[in-house]
Amino acid sequence: MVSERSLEVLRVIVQDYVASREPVGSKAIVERHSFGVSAATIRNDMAQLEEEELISAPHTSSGRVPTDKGYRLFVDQLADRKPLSPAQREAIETFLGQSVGLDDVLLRTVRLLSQITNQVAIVQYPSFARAQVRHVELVGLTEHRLLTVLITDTGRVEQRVVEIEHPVDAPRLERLKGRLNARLGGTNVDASSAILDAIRTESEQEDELLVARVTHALAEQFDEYRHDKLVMAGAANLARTEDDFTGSIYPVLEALEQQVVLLRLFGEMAVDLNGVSASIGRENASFGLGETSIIASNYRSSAGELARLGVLGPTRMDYSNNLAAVRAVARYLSHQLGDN
Amino acid sequence: MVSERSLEVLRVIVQDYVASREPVGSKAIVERHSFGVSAATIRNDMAQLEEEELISAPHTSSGRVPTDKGYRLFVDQLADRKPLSPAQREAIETFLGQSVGLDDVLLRTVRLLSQITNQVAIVQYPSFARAQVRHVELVGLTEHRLLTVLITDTGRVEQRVVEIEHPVDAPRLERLKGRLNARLGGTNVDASSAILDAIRTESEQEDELLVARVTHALAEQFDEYRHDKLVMAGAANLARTEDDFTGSIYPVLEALEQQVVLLRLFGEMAVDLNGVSASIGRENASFGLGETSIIASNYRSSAGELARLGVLGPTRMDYSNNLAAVRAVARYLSHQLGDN
DNA sequence: AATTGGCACTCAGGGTCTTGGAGTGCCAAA
DNA sequence: TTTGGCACTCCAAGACCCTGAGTGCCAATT
Repeated sequence: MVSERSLEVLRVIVQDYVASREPVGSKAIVERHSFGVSAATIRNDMAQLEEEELISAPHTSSGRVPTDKGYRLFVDQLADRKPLSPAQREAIETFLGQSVGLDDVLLRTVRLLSQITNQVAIVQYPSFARAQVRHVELVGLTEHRLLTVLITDTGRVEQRVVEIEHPVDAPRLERLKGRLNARLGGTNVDASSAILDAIRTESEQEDELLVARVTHALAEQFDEYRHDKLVMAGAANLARTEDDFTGSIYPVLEALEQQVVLLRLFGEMAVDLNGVSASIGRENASFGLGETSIIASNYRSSAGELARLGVLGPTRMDYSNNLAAVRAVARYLSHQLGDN
Repeated sequence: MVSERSLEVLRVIVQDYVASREPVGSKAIVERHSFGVSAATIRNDMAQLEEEELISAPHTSSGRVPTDKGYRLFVDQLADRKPLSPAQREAIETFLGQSVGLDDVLLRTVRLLSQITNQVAIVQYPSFARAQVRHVELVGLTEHRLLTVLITDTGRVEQRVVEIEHPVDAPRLERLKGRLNARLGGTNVDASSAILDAIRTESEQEDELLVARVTHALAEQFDEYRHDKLVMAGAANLARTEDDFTGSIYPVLEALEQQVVLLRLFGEMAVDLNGVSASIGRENASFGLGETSIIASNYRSSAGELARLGVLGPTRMDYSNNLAAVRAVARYLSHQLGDN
């Protein structure tokens, strides 16, 4: 239905509009790009594109602007797979190279990603469905408080304070810890709840209360592990691109604070393995993010668990660059985590 | 120099301007407040206030707007110490009531504070200058990696991954852990560096490399403890009050991401013990926050260490409410942390 | 000495009008 | 299928005016 050249026209419209933030007209196209045809011909092509609702005119007789559908087609078929610049590659290396610990890696990653895309970057912590318990630690803080620390093979550490009625001496704590580790160590986080119940029922009389408290705390911690967690950076970039939003960026910033929204969004985006995918404009309307686009990819944590990372910005964004950046960072991160 | 009534006029100018975001004129004042004098009289008072640079006119012949100096005087002398609304009090109770662990308490606190002030809220983690080491834990992850976990009496837990050359068996790890805890347990975080050095030098031949790696990691962790840490919430509120900023909120959002700036700012604000203080408008210019005000207060962590929390927003903010909210939340938080 | 009504003056903001120019759609010719 | 030509549309920017809110000042009053 749309000719080959028309698609080429769509491509330059997207590119120029993203670059200049101004509707692009037929004359500007023939001037800036060598199509070898006249402006009138381009106009015919544009009429086709408009027919297909790939572009639209903000008002009668002004240049054209890509529609969400236009961006979608651009992303799916036209975006040239341009490699990252050497400077960007190097930034990834040096930035992520010397990180220590999971928190640190993810923090560096999200900052890096926001820097090379000039968008809001989001990195999801590895979900712990498949994570295995590495170690449980109990630490007495005061007579009536102790700390439970849970460590998984993904390198994540979670702690929680437990109030206890009666002081517990060190050997007893040590014994309990031994039991917990013997039963939980190496097991899947998913299966933990049943095991905790078993431990609770088989505890001796005198320990009963203590064990109940501790297992309760641990159960909550396991629950929390299932709750996904995010890190984010570059929210300031939204203010830079304020003009791309009708009204205010307030709802967007709010959605960002409600991490739940982002997690749902990440969850619902179809991402093929190792691929990068985009969710564009109105496709996100149900999340209150109808004027934004999200580029996301999977990465693989050390435990082999998949998690996601990506960038979010106004629909008018540099898809080529952002797709490349997200892909590269996701790969590098998987690599990095796999290595360790 | 300025009469009693003039100060009263300043007060209503601040109040009305904060409420309406419109320059307030002499006529509006006599209409909305019962001064019992004519508009002309108010004008005379306003001339006094302008003379003292407490208010200014955006342009010749329009209402007046408080200057930074005017806000300062308002905060220091005029802000009525209105108590929080019962709803707000209750929100504090129910919101902070059932928190578990330090991270959780601070997260809840910062969200609460941003909610009842409609500003950006910031809570500083207790600084660890005076924190004491409660426990050091070593956990083998793989043959070549182990995890060091550092726990202080403030309830904070930090972990780090250490790469090691040679596998270490459990008993050896246990012995090292024992030594570390014996020497470090109960000592001040400040003094840790020297102790770590001592441990390193007195280690046996075969342990040397391992000890070096572990103590190095711990030393870095102690260092990090000295780095202060923040949690933040309510950045979206800045977008709501966008109009109060000339140009964009971009620089403000950026400063917020550079937590260093906020820590310096917190550090330099003079806060009297248990008091609340404000830093207004241009007073923050050197931090790139010349159009914002910060209300801050100290709170006391469980270890007795002081840390800060506060809110940040446009210079045109509801100081009365925000001062009260920050004070109340700081008190409640100290109480809560002290109790546990 | 403080307060007040009166009055001339200023200026931002909103409305209307005009104009220029960029861009389109369509058509007939190549 | 492409192209030049042409009439048409409509936004954006400028010029202009006008209104109204608000001021500063002064002379009269308390």
